[in-house]
Amino acid sequence: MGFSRDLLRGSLDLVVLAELSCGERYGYQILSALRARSGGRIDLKAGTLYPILHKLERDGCVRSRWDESAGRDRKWYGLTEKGRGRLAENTREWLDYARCVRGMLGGEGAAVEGAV
Amino acid sequence: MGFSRDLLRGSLDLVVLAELSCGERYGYQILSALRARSGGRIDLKAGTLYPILHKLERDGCVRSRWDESAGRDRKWYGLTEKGRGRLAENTREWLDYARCVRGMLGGEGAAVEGAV
DNA sequence: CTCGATATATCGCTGCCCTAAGTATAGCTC
DNA sequence: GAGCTATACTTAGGGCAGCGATATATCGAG
Repeated sequence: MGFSRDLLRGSLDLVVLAELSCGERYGYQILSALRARSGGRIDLKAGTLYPILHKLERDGCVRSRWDESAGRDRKWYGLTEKGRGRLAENTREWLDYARCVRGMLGGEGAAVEGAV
Repeated sequence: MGFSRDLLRGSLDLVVLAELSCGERYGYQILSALRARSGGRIDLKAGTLYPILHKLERDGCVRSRWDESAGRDRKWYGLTEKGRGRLAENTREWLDYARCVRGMLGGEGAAVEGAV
């Protein structure tokens, strides 16, 4: 099933930023994309995603615009320059962290899977 | 410096269990070992570690014994069978999670580092 | 003999994520 | 056209985990 809540914690901003790095997305689309790309294991609720987007916007990492041309109103989000910087920085930190924990697992991890 | 608090969250039980898989350890020793093996980036506070050990013990994953032979009292912790099972299970889940997030990062991650 | 390192324990604060509830439109079925 | 489901966004409230602070005690160095 889904990953334990605490595993995702701390990676959520990162995966959202990563998703936006491919181009503009609206909220509901992000939820579906993450679910699809993770094989259903990252299944964020709306109440989790939107506050993250709002916080990223407050921080100047994303920019949003309403699109009312379609039947349903949609709010599109896109990365700012600052957001790209944040993504690069968070990515570096995450890879660092993953390599570190992977090292801790040592033989245990290797026994399960050769490489991450 | 250290990893963001939330990144570690959800991996703490795992790294503690992994550390114990090498043999018996006492609390202060675990703190030092994790700090050393992570290059100082996993720098748990005592107030973080001991509650984790107590919880693992309540869950039957670790067993503890006091050693008063040395000047300073030490409480040694060791994995139980159940603990080994938990370690294997958590390791599998973590590797799964890492592979998943790594996939999300796509080109971004690859640009920074070839593999985790 | 004072200071810092060793060694364990507990409590309260903070902050993140989730649950839940709320609003609203589009499109389908009957 | 009534009702259901999927789409689409928002906010308020609560739980829980780790951190900082605090307490206690021994040991070695200066």
